[in-house]
Amino acid sequence: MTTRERLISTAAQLFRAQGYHATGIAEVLAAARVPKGSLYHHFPAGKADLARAAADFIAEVMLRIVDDAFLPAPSWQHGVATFCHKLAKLFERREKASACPISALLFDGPEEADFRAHAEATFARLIAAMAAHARRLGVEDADGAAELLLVAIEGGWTLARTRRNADVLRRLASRLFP
Amino acid sequence: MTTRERLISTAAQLFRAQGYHATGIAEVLAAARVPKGSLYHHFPAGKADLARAAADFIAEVMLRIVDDAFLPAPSWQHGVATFCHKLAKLFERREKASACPISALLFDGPEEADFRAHAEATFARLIAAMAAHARRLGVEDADGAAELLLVAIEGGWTLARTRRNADVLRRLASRLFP
DNA sequence: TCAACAATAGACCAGTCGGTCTAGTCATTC
DNA sequence: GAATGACTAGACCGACTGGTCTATTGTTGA
Repeated sequence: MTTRERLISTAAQLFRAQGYHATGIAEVLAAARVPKGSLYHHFPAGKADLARAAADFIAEVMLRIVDDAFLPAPSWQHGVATFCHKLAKLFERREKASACPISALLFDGPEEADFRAHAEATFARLIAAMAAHARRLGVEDADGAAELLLVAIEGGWTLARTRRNADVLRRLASRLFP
Repeated sequence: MTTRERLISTAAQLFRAQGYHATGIAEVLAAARVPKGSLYHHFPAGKADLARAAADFIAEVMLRIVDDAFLPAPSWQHGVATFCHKLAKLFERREKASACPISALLFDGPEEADFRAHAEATFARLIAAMAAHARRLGVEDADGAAELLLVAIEGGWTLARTRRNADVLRRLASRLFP
């Protein structure tokens, strides 16, 4: 793993667990065991630059989980169930204390201006990916279903986090699209 | 409005808009036009103390919105629709840039320990209030319905915030309990 | 009128923040 | 084997953080 990759994944982890502003650069550098000079070599704009890279990194992970869940699914309902269970497992593996992978980094970022737009685009990509699967699987209102699913897992993750318990994510599937 | 009240509502507003760590005490004091001494008189434990008070303040507001929406409702569906529209209006009034009233303050709070438990209790109170209305209105799985509603508005608010548009909140009602 | 206490007021402090800067290391060139 | 440039390394800096402290003002009851 290169220095750059180590920086990104460490930052993603810490930003999600503690928030952007609550995480100091020194903390990231210590956890990744990278000196300050290297950070500003790879990310000249500093912390904000690093956060953007971390956000993109996480977005890619999420998109892959969506595809992994829906590609082999025989129906939208099956896909949703698989997706929710995958998220619950991810949550339990090592994310209990972390914010939703999608929004965490993108929110209390530096002076929203740029970051909010980035978050909006990332959400749109995720919804589009889900909607494509929904359409392929014969769902009537594919866009509506995708948006509802995103909203639910977003809120579900938040509730799971406060409870330190992923059960609510598992219950979502059968309740959303019975 | 007393100094104490002005501190709480100003803090609630700023913490929600920017996050706990991104908001400095000096900023709160300037916005509320309160000198530092007064803050530490009313909240001896400082920023964390103030955040707790602000969180409770917001929780009360949310509970009242729930009751206002469901008490006069002839059915669960009607109540949910009213509730979602009330939230959308609240969002549009002056909250476009703020995080979900419920979770915002409670999350990136100081060293989770105490704050996470507080958030969990607040969510539980809200779900309990919704579930009571659901039961009264003859919903079969009242607890499940309440939890689903909370999850949805939580995620819906987040998505609305990134889009700066409350439409997704309005669409929730008809999609959740058709 | 005067204690007594609540509340206001802001100067001040140590610690930490993100960021800059210079020096040094290493692999890859010719 | 010297030169080059990507990268590592960390000392250092001004700005700002949350919090403390002392002084002052306002209000109340005797």
